[in-house]
Amino acid sequence: MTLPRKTEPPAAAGRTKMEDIARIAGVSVSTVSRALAGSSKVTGETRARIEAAVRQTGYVVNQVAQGLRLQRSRQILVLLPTIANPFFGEIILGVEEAAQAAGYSVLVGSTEGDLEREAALARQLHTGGVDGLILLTGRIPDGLADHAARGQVIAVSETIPGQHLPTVVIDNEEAAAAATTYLRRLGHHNIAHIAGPEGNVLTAQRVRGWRRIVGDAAGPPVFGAFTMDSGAAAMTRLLARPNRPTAVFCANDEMAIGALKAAHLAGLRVPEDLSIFGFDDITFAAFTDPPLTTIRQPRREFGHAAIAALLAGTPPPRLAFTLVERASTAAPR
Amino acid sequence: MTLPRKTEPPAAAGRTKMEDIARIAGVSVSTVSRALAGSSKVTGETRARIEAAVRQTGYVVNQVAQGLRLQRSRQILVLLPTIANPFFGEIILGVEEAAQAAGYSVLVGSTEGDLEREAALARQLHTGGVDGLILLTGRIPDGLADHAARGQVIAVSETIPGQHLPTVVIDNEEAAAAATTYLRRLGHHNIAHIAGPEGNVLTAQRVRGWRRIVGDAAGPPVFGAFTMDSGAAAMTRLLARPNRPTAVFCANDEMAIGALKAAHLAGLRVPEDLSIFGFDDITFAAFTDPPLTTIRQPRREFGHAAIAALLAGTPPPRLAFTLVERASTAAPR
DNA sequence: TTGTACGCGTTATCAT
DNA sequence: ATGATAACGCGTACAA
Repeated sequence: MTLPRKTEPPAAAGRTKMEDIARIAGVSVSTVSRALAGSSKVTGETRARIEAAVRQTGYVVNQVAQGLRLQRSRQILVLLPTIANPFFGEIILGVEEAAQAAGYSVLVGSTEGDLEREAALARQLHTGGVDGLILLTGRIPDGLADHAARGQVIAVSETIPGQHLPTVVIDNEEAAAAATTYLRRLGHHNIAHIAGPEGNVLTAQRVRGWRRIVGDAAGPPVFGAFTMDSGAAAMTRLLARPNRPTAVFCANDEMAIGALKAAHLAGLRVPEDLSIFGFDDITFAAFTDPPLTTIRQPRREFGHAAIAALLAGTPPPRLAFTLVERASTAAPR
Repeated sequence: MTLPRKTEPPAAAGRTKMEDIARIAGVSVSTVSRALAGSSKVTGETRARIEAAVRQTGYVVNQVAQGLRLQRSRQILVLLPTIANPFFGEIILGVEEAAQAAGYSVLVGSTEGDLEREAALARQLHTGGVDGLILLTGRIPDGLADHAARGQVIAVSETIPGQHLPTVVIDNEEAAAAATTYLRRLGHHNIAHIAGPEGNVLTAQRVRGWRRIVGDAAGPPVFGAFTMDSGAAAMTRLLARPNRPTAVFCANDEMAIGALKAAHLAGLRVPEDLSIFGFDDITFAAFTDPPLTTIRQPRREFGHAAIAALLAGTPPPRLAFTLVERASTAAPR
């Protein structure tokens, strides 16, 4: 027979709690808590009884209650624009490696460009759900300025304009300049650029690097959306230009893959008739036909650096990119 | 001057809580709670004062405390083997669409084959961190049998052997048989199969479907690891066989892409000299050269069905696949 | 319609 | 070395 309860005890009855362990082991909850926390002031014999009870019941501490009491969750949330883009995958791998080593676990939230959803996920930081936020979105959700200051937020791969946010990036302008220079040295004089979406920070940086090498005589970049379809469409537009380019520098690999397809459909051979240069070095870049020459961003290291900076509160270093030579580029004929 | 406190108030002081709203609005916390919950028994005028205070302070309810009190978090956790594989991305998109519509948010955990990590994430279910679990891993973490029974766990894309778990899948054996039949009708008589890893459930199902059509006379399948590299290696081994196949059915698109590359390197033309058939229809499948003929799994619908079944507690329907004809297959010459 | 009191499961302080 | 107790922030039965 149970006593009447004032407050409704919501659903999920029966889950074994610390109190149960205490009863079984014949000690108080405080002792159980201490034993589980590894306090040295718990007798070996008492500890043994507690551990036996834990094993017997399969007890695990309630992270929600613990989080409420401790005001921290040991969880990091990674916010990304779309999980469908494989570029982010390897960054997250790096994040997870470093986080796990530091005793944190990682959750991923995909926002799909939905500001509402982005804000909702970011709110987890306010409400104690997560201890830190890693932004791969290139945008800072509403009402996070104060947390950013407290070092609970860090941006990766893309700088966020107008914010003083610690950021893990390569020098995108230099990387774009290096790519364009590579094509120039191959002997190309008409090097076009398929850029990201207009207004995007990365787009601007890569356009700047390209423009620095090709000069003002070159035509304007063609803007895309970082997708394969948009790359193909952009390539088609370039091929219709009066003075067709002999080389194209693309702002990411997916657009380069789209460009490759459009070039093939137009009957051009790559690299004989047209050189194509990518950016990122996603896994698929090595498997296109021909394999893609591209700029590699050290994505795993992005993840490591992000966690290191987040947990230590130190500003992250700027990381180095690599030019990966494959077969989609050659001297013009 | 603050009163002395018995218990250490851990870190994060200052975050505005419901009590603050109550003070500003001149009401009690219970009224605030009711107002925020949309209870009809709160006067319009009182509600207005509360809402003003909320806007003024930017208050949001503490989800951790709320979760502890309510014993639910309105969060779903998706467990996947590796986030680097784009196949899972679109499933998650579907999960997110359906979950958001139902007022749930979605978190993703990538296990990277680490059983430890898998169990740690799954524990969130025990400890109230999440209300439901979606398994894309083809494996059930330890100590979840009871929850599975309570309908808090569902498997997607891959059945989990030995468990009575609601599962969202296509009929993989039928799909493999359909693919092989398609090649057979094209006129191929020597159809090889590049399979997934040995011991995998999906592998077995797809091998069975293929075998049913080719009969016992065909050689054994070549096993791979669902990666592009392993697909290339498998193709190389097939090309070394005395009676070289004229068509290859691959257990996923990534291995097909690897096979395509190996075929090209060997100087074969696809589809003239060799037909290649994929599985999944990932985004890249339409952008290979030639574009890949493949089986499409309705991944977005996988996500929708998973959430529907999870929240309603009803068994999910088996979903339909589609054969997508592209240019990597043709009649043998 | 609003306020009071209690409990969700845990940890830290204090006393023994 | 161990136990009693308060508090983390919130929701609800009950009293007013």
